[in-house]
Amino acid sequence: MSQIPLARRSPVPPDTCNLAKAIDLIGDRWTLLILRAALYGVRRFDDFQSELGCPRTVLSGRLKKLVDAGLLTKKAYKAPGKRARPEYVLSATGLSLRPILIGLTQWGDAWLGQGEAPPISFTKAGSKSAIRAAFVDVEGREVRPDQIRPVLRG
Amino acid sequence: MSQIPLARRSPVPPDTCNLAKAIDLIGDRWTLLILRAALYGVRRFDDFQSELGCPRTVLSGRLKKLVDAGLLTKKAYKAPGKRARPEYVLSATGLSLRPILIGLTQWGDAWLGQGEAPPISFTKAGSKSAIRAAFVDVEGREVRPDQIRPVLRG
DNA sequence: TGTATAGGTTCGCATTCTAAATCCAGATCA
DNA sequence: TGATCTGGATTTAGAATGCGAACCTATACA
Repeated sequence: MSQIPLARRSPVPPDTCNLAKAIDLIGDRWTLLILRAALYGVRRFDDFQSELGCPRTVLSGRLKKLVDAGLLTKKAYKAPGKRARPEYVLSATGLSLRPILIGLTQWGDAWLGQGEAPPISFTKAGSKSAIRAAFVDVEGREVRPDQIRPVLRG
Repeated sequence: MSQIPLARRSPVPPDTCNLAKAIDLIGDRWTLLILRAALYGVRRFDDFQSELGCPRTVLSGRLKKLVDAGLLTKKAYKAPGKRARPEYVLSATGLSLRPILIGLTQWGDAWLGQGEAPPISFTKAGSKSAIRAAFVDVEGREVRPDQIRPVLRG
């Protein structure tokens, strides 16, 4: 069990760390649940609302924040015979959160699932065996967690 | 750009999904910042407090929650000439969040960093080239994002 | 003309967060 | 023996954010 050595401070203070910025942006319950739904293809206000069960005011505010931050793109769609409505689609920025949310799903399956089989898992197209979130080097080969070393800039 | 098809609902409702459980547990600003600090080796109440600048009441509550959930282990330490104090050390459960937080750090570097070089990066021990969060198959080979397929149980 | 529908906003109340002061137990020191 | 210090945590009161329900708006259709 690779014990992390005692430190009085993080090597990078929270206010210059991009992790802290990311946490400020998406580190709350409703925002994360919105992104989860978006990654499964939910795009419309009322669909988000009925899936999450969150107050419409909160949903409206969070969607606006995500659009402003560039994670979601607001575009109009028009069902025939209906008026045009906005639709919230993940941008490249938002899509690239997928490994993180899948990783967190699998972490939840492993540690919070109470021994139940996970309700959803992920495979490589055309294969039946599961995939998992991990670290890879430039050549795409896995790097084990105990092989990871932080490097400070400068 | 692999556009995700429209869905009215997620395939797994949030209340049976372990991602939602994970979000309930660690999906808030202070908890995530605590875990970040813990992964860098911070262990003591006042060290967390001075690093995060969060209200002591919040810190106290969050630490308790994380201990109850088994992400942190509370053990005593004793500096010579001082009385014994509790220390909050990551358990295996907590440690296994590392790939997720590093992944989120790199996501922030890529999309929120405003063109600056990231203040911290990660390499494989004994190597100089950077590693990144990704998906791998059972043999540890990278699976590209567009090759990922969700599979429902049952 | 009226009604239905999707996407919001407005409103009043409840919960949670925040900051500062306080408490507490045990070493150390006079 | 008592006074003091110190790290860990609780109390309290005000601010921010959350919540749910009702309401508003623009188009399509009957």
